[in-house]
Amino acid sequence: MQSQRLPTLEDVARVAGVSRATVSRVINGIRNVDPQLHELVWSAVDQTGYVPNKLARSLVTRRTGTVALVVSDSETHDDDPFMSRFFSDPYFGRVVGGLMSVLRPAGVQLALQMVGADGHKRLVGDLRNGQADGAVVLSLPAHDPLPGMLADNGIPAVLIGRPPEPVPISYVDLDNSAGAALAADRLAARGCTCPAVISGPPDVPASVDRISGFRHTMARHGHAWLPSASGNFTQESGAEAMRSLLSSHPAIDGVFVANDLMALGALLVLRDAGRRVPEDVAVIGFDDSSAALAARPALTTVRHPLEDMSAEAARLLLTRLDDPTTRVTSIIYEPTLVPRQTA
Amino acid sequence: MQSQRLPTLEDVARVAGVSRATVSRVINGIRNVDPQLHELVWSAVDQTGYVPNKLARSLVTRRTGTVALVVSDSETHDDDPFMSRFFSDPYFGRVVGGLMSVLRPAGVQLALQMVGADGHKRLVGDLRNGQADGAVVLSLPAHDPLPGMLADNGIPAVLIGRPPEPVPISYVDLDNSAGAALAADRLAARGCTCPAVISGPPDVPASVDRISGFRHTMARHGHAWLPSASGNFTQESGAEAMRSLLSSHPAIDGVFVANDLMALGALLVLRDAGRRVPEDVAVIGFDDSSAALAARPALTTVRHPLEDMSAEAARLLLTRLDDPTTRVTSIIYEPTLVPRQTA
DNA sequence: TTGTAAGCGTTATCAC
DNA sequence: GTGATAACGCTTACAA
Repeated sequence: MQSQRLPTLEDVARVAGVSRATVSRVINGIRNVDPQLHELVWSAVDQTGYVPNKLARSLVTRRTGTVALVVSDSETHDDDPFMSRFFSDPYFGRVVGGLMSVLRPAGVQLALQMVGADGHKRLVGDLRNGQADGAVVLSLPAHDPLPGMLADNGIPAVLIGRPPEPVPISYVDLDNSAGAALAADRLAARGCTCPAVISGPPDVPASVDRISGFRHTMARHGHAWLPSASGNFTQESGAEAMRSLLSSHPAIDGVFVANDLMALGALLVLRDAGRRVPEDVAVIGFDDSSAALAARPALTTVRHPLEDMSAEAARLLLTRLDDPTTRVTSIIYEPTLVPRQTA
Repeated sequence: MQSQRLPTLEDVARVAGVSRATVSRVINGIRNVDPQLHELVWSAVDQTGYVPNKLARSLVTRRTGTVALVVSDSETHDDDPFMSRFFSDPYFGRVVGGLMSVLRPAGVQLALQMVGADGHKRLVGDLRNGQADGAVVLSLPAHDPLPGMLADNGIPAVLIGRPPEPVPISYVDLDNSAGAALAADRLAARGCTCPAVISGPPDVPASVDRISGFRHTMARHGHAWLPSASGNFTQESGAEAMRSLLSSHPAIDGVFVANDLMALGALLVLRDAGRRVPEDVAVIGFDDSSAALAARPALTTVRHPLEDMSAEAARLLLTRLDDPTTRVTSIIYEPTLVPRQTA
C-alpha cells in the first residue's frame, strides 16, 4: 500500500546517462549545459516522475522559499480564547490574503507560526536554522521582546504594526493618528458639544496614537480637555469605561472608542442607560471589524487598507531577502471613515 | 553584521566531551544514557545556545511536524478575485482557528498551500517528499482530481467537506441536508404557501445535498413540487435566479437559497420588485457568512460548527499520522438555524 | 561543458 | 551505555 521510494537526482541521472551534478544543473536552469543533454535530462525527469526534495535542497542552499507568519499569542489560558477571537476576526484573513497576493506569484509559501511568550527563543533559533527565510510578525503584545530578538539575530522580518519600542526592523502601519482625526472631525461636524474618549491599553502603540490623535484634533475644534476612560480592548472593558464616563460626565453627546469591540460594549451600556444612538450620543469605533457590522445600530468606524498593508509587508520582506543590504523602512497608510449608523 | 554559524550537534558534543550520537540521544530523550552525561550534555546545549536544525532532522526522519492546509484555487484570472474573497470571508479564519486549536497543543505547524489546477502534481510530489506530514484540504472545485491523487499516493489527508466523487479519504462535513430541512421547517412554520428554491452548481456536493434536503422536507410539509432556479453561488447569479423565479411564479412567498451570497442577490431583486422581506417573501440563506450579517434586512441562514469540524479534521489527521493503519472515516456535523430578519 | 567528491546537520545501525 | 560511520537528497567547488 505504501508507495515506493521516490526517484532521486541519482535515479534521473542514471536514466539520462549523465551525472547527478548535470541533472541538478539542468533542473536549476544553469546555463553551461549542452542543449542535447538538457533535453535528455528533462525527458528523464518526467519519465521517472522526479520531484526535487525541497528539504534536502534547503539544507544546503539555506533557502526555503517559505516565510513565516508569526502570530504572537500572549494569552496563556488553558482554554485559549485568543485563537478563536483572533482567527474569527476578519483581520487575520485579510492579512493572509494580502500577503498571499504577493507571495504566491513569487512562488513563496507561508507557514503559520503561533508563539507564546515562552517560544520566542525557539522561534528565533528555528528561523536562524532556516525554517523560513524571513518572517512577517503580527499582533504584538506590549513589551514583546520579539522584534528586538529578530533584529539582533539578523533575521529578515517585517512587522505589521509599529513595534512597541523602537527597533531596527521595517514595518507597515496605519496612520492611527489620522484615523482618530477623522473620527474627531466627524463628531465635531455633528455638532457634538461634549465629546469623550475611551482609550485602550497605554502600552499598545496603536492605542496610544489613536487617543493622542483624537485629543489633538479635538483641541483644534476647541475642546481642550476631554472626559476619558480606558479599557483593555475587550467588550466588557468598553462597557465599564462607558459606565464610568456616563456617571462622571452625564452631558456626553459623542464618544470615540479606540476599537470596535469596546465600542460594542459602550453601545450596550448607552442603550441600558436610555440614551439613543446617535441622537443623544454619537459613537465611533476603530478597526472596521466584523463586530462593527454586527452591532445594532451598525457602528460607524475607521477602516484600514489592511490587504494593501499586508501586501506591502510581503513586498518589503521579499526585497530584503533578495538584497540583505536593503535599508530598514516604514510605510504608513491612510485610514478612512466608514459612516454607518452610530455617528 | 551577519551572525555567526550556528552551533551544531558536533559543537555541543565537543563542548560536552562526548560523541555526536550521544548528544542526539539526549536531545531526543532516549533512555539508554548515563544521567551524568545527560546533565553534562544539557548544560553544553544551553552554553552553546544550540537549537536543533529541523530541516536536517526531517531529511532523515521523514517527519516534519508540519501539516499543509491546501486551498485549491480554481480561478486563474490574472487579478485573482478568489483570494480576496476567500480569505476575507470568516470561513477561512474559522477553519484555521479550529485546526490550530488541535495542532498547536500537539506541537504541529501549519503551512498554507494554495494550489491552482496546474499545481496538483507538484503539490503531491512535495508532500510525498516530506514537505509536510499530511494535508487538510479545503474548498474543492468540482471534479478536482486532488483527493484521488492524494489517496493514490498514500498521502495522509483529511478533507473539509465531502469530496465531489467517492474517494478513500477521511473527511468531515456538515449535514447539509439537515440544514436545508431546518430551513424548510422554518418556512413551513411561517405558513409559506408557495415556497421556492434557488440551487447552486449541480456538481458541488454541498449544493446538491442542500437542495435535495429542502425538497424532501418540503414534500413532507405537503409541497410535492417547488418552483426552482439555479445559480453558481455568486451574488449576481442569485439575483438572476430570483428574477426568473419571480416572473414564472409571482405567487412565491418564501425562498430557500443554497448560499448566502446568492441570497443577497435575491434580496436585492425582491426589493426592486417591491416585495417586502419577510412579510411578502421570506428568505433563508446558507453558510452564515459575513454577507448574511451585512445584509439589510439581516439574513436568516443556516450555520456550520466550522471550528469544531476543523478541529476534528486535525484530530483525524493526527491520528492517521500516528497510526497509518487507521481506517478511513467521515464525521458529519449538525447545522443550526440562525434566525435573523428575513425569515 | 561535464564529472567527482565534499559537504549541509541530523538520525540510525552497528560494533564495542 | 557509547562512539564510529553510513545514510537522507541535494548543491557546488574543484578537476578534468
